[in-house]
Amino acid sequence: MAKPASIRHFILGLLTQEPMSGYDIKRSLNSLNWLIEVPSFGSLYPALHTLLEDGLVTVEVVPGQDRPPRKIYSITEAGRQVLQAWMQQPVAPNASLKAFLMRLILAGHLSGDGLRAHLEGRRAQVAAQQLALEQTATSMNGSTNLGERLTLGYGLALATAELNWLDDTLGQLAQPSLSAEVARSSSAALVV
Amino acid sequence: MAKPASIRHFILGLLTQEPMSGYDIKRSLNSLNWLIEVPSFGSLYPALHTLLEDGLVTVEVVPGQDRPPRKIYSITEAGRQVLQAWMQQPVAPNASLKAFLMRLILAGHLSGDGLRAHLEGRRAQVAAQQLALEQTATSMNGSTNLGERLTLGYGLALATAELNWLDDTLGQLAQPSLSAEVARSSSAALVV
DNA sequence: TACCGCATGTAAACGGTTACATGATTAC
DNA sequence: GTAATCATGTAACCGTTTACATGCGGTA
Repeated sequence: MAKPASIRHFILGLLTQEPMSGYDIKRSLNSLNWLIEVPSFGSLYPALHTLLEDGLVTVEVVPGQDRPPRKIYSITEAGRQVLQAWMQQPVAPNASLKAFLMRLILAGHLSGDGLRAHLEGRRAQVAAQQLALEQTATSMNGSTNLGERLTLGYGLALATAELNWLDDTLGQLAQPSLSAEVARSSSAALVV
Repeated sequence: MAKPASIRHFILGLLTQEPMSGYDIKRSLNSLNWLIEVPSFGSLYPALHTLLEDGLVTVEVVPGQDRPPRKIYSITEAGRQVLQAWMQQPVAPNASLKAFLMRLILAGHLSGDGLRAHLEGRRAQVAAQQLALEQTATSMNGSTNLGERLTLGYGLALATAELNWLDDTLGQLAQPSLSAEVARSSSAALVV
């Protein structure tokens, strides 16, 4: 099954919040399963195994009384370094939404500047796409078919909404209240 | 690999608009490459080969003068039937955004009722997700970490925007002007 | 000369899902 | 008694991307 790649970093990030079992990881993500496609156990467990092999996590088997025994994974120092390196490299210009969201979920592990950079990077990408959609929308001379027109409108509506959210959030980050929390959050977990 | 979005059906749908080569298909999709992940040639060409084997499309090799020869694919009657069956079955409740968008792009091949049903089905799914996000947002007692809060807000903003667009579009469909166009569009291509 | 756009194609690797197996405990 | 939740794991399969190969014509 080769080596799972991107999901491994994400798991690493989740483990910085607290040591967890594979089952826990899946459960903690379920509320966001519309945004992120929650990985199946068939990819989750093997990923944990390879992380363990690579020394990026450690296990502790906790024999639950009257429950099945659970394997609690904790991130190691080596794992923190790998995670840090991954978080610092910017998302590829044509990356999927998921790549953006994984880092957003782990936002607590970014410095204030890191979070701002992440949101601004996304902002640039969405703005570019919005522009591209607008251009194709104006350049199509009415004769284009219904489906394409609807889809273009859909894309524009979502891009605009996302830009609004990004601007809102970036604005809040400029205010002291949220900034303070960013500082607290990142110092509590992983200082970048 | 994500969820099987069945690129074959989508290609079939695009070919109803006009006969095209594999290269054309890719080019025609490029303007939407933010919404749909445009399939690579490595999946596009083999898909066309299997469609040809199954008799759902036909080829005509057009030797371009001073250009490389092009293979123009046309959908067959059998292909139309397969496409029709696919378009009529509703999208799975946990399907990806791509599954919704593929059918939206091919909206011209849906009857007026089919398009409305498609949008209403999506509406129900997004509304359900919005509700779920709101519930987790209210049930988290302030102590939840920054990343999760941001992601929740992001999801809610996008879900709300999508619901607005869906309601807008459904409202327009109720008006005669657009409805007439749906009728024209579907009769011109594939009567469902 | 070298590279880009056009145009088609193939093989290997990849990153995942599905389906299955196991087994204990609680709830209807 | 049987279904559901908890909990871990494996193997087969799947659709797709990546990287490569080919070749022609225009352009910097």
